[in-house]
Amino acid sequence: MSETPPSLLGLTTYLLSKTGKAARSRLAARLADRDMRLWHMAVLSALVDFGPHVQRELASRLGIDRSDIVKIVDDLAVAGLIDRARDTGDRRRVTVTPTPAGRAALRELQAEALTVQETLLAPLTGSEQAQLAALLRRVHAHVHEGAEESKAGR
Amino acid sequence: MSETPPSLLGLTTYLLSKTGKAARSRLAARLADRDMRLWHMAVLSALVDFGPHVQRELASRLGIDRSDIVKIVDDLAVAGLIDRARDTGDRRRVTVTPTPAGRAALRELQAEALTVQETLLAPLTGSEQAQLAALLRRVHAHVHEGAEESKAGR
DNA sequence: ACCAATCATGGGCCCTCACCTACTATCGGA
DNA sequence: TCCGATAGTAGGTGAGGGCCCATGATTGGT
Repeated sequence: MSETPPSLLGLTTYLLSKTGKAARSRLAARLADRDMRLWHMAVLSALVDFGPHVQRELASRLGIDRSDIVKIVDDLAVAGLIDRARDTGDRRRVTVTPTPAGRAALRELQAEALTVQETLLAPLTGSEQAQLAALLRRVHAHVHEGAEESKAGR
Repeated sequence: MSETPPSLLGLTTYLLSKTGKAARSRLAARLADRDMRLWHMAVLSALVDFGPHVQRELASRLGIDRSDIVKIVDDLAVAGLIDRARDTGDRRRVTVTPTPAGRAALRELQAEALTVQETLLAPLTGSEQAQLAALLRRVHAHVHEGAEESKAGR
């Protein structure tokens, strides 16, 4: 009944934007059930993947402002998912470490994300999903690299 | 230096969200140079692809609220890209028609979009870009279909 | 001992977007 | 003729996100 204009469907830019938005909102809705947002998951992921971070490192790694990370870290701390500790060497810094509860929570969040992924990519076969993921990874690496350069330019 | 957590890169949901956002913002930046937004382009596309619409039809086709389409159509009208005319049969309705200038403008916008697309998908070969587009089209059709159903449920 | 730089933190601002409501004009049927 | 439904229009609201600045504590170098 209400078909999307073919002019738009011919633009990969449009498709990326639209499907990306759908992915984002669906995942966000799932996380909201646990009183979380996408950034919370991203921070947890960074901590589990790369180990403890000083907040400044978290900010630069995730490409977020250092003033915004405070609240995110604070939320995770009150939820008991991370530990904050003043750095013994440099007492200005705060080292953030994931707790066992935090690691467990991340595993659950990842499971949620996979569920969303399955429903979202349902029309694709397994190998097609892998193909899509591989292509997107390369595109992501490219745009991420560009973001790095512009950030270094400041 | 600031690598993205592998946990996130493994989630297609995340990749879609991130690359989609990049696509969206880059295209939006281009359109902003012409004082346009994504919705303006979408409305123009619908009108050129499917011919004149009543505003209500535009809203339902594009999945946007009928109260929000007013300003978009208004902007396009003052720019001379579309014509608004009271329906002679039903004077409540307003029929929106693209002008020649509107068609020309859309062609330019599409060229802009292709430029963005090229820089965004630069790391992929031509056939890979086509592959990606095909996969995304199928995913988009799927999520769009789901949106239709939930809308019908109201 | 002093000074500039760094870090965490709190606060505020502004933009976008989606949604919701109220009002008016108009239509169609009972 | 009256009444409910529909279309366009204006306006408000609240969540979310990004960005920037001021402050206070602390550091390292001079």
